[in-house]
Amino acid sequence: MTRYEQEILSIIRHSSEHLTIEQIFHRMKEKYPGIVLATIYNNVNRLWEAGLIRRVSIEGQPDRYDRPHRHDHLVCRRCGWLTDIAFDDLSAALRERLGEEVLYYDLNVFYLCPDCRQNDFPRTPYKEEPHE
Amino acid sequence: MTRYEQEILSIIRHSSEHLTIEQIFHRMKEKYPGIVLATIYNNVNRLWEAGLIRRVSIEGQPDRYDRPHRHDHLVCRRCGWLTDIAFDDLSAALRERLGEEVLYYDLNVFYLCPDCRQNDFPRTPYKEEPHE
DNA sequence: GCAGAATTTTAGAATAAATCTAAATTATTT
DNA sequence: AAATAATTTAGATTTATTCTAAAATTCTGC
Repeated sequence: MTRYEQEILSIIRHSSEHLTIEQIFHRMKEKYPGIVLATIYNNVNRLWEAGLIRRVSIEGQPDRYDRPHRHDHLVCRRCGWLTDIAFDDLSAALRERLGEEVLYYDLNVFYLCPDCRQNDFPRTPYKEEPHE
Repeated sequence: MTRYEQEILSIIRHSSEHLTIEQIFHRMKEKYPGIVLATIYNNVNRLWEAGLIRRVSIEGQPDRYDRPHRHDHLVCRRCGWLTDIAFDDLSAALRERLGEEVLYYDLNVFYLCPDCRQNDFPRTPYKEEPHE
């Protein structure tokens, strides 16, 4: 493992958020001011290929990276607001049903967050930051 | 509902595949040769907002659109190859656990498809068509 | 420690998906 | 029919990501 890989892995592991490449980039620049965005992509992709991090792809949002420990996501269908949840672990049942080649799974539960239930459709585009 | 909306909804409903915007575009052009890509985006987004179709976001792939009936996806972690599967319906359990505001959920199960189990990493980029 | 091989980084161009803008067109309402 | 609203179009723009080729770094065997 290279130094950058270790550093990025540690950033992702110690963050409770779900970081985008941009966010990882900003954090890395604090320590390595000359670092370049493509390097973050390279490293993150290698970590992902190695199975050390999880990629979270939510509709209409840039990919986010997450620790690979078993947990699920609650996502607002309108603004994309993302929260961790812990539903039952389905791994065993899925392996039994589909075979041992199952690696892992993503369970994304969609709802309307309290804010979006009020300020009704037509929705604001995803780009506007989901309200905190 | 406009004519285009109806047409596109019907295309998505009657396709067993998971269509990308491009694929929908091609099919629409057969019937409406002058139609423009942005119109497909407009219509599909409206259908999605209305909850009539499902958007399937898989890591590293363009979004695909799917009928909203309950079913899950088996995805090759390496090449992105996508198959429908039917695992247990978790809706009731999720509503019970998280509240009635749960709308629906996505369950994506990752594995390595037979081809990718052989031709090992480093992976071909997602761009190359996942093998049929 | 050094030559050669392999990997990683960099800078910047290129690509691809999706959105936006503003004008033109079409539909709907009154 | 006039006024209002919604949709389409064309094309530019944005954003995320990948690619390319050269430079820098790291690794390996001797």
